[in-house]
Amino acid sequence: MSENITETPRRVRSDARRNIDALLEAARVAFATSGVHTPVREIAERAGVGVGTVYRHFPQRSDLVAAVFRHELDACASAAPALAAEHEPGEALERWLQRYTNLLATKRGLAAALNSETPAFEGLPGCFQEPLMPALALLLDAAAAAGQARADVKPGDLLQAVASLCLPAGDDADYAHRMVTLLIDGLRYTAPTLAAGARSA
Amino acid sequence: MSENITETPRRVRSDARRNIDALLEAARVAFATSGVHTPVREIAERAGVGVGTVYRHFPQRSDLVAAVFRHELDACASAAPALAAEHEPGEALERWLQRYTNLLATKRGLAAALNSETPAFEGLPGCFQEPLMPALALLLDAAAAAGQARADVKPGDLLQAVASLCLPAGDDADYAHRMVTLLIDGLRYTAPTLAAGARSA
DNA sequence: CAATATACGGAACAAGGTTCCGTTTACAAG
DNA sequence: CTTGTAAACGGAACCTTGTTCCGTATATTG
Repeated sequence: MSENITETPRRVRSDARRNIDALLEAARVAFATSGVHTPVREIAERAGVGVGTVYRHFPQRSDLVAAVFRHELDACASAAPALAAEHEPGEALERWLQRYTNLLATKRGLAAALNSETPAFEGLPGCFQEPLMPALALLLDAAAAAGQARADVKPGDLLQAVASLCLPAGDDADYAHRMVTLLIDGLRYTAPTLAAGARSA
Repeated sequence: MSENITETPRRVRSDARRNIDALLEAARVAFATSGVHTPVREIAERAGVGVGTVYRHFPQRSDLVAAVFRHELDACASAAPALAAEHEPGEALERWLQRYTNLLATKRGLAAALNSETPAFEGLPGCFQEPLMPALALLLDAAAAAGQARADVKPGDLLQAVASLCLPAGDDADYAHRMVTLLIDGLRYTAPTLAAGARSA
């Protein structure tokens, strides 16, 4: 009666475990240096395995990308509550968005993966935004309730917008931060509409 | 004395002219319905020519894309002076940016072409921004001089940012306008916010 | 040690961009 | 109209990259 059917129906073979780790590491390095479009063959070679092994563990290219970045995304998401506790709602929101921006601008390829139209990356945006959505919603609602941010912006839209803005950042993380700062200012300070006329800042 | 050496060193052969026009039209339709990633073979077939002919007139895929959209971009650029004459600087800037947004969100594939990393689209961003840069610089400088916009934002950065924001718009032009509106608000009203120290990894 | 499920490697296939080159054609000079 | 020729044509062929398939190798378990 040593059968444990609850979880892990079958152990992972040791060589498989080793190869998965080698692949993740090789992919991480490759994405960081050559971008997410690094050919699968090349990643496989760097990891010392055949392409068949890659597809055994990561049925689609996007699964490999997702696996490489998942850890960092989770860390980013879990940082939200602390920020909310330590700062004013508006400032917490801004700090978190800048942190997210930094993640996108720093980890080369993350933004590209989130915006690529390649069918191989199908579903990645949703997969990546899922863990972040609750975090941002928390901050956004708090800021809106405190009158420190618009209430008419959806978390998903905002995540997508930041990801898009970070796309051209390439090696210039500063560009991303400047543009996201503009967006945040627009988020915090609703301008009078065109009809209301323009006043100087 | 019929020699006219001023321009057109050599006339274009009639069949070439016809094929170029057919290609541009086929590409326009294909981009609008299937996106900029429509295979070259398919565009060639729709135009009734061979792929060799496509590459004869448009050495790179991006040249075809550029040719298809150039006309609309020029029209957008040339609309700036009129807007500057008819409206307050800040409003003229906003109206022009929204028009640019509409162009990007409406012509399917334009935003994608401007943000794609495919080597085939190499240089397209620069090629497309070149005619728009002077137009936006005009509006931006005027608005900044009138105190109706920040003075620390570069025209090129802004063009790029708007193009990026329009990327996920897909069929939903409204998303693009909402996000660009946020950006514009941030452009017009500098927030007295925290220093740029909020970027933890 | 043997049996077997699991995993491995890489050849093979599909798709799309680009090149090459033998053939066809517009057009201008005679 | 004929004809010479530069220009253009078409599409087979090539290359790169994602993905699948399957015969072979091996970790694990009793």
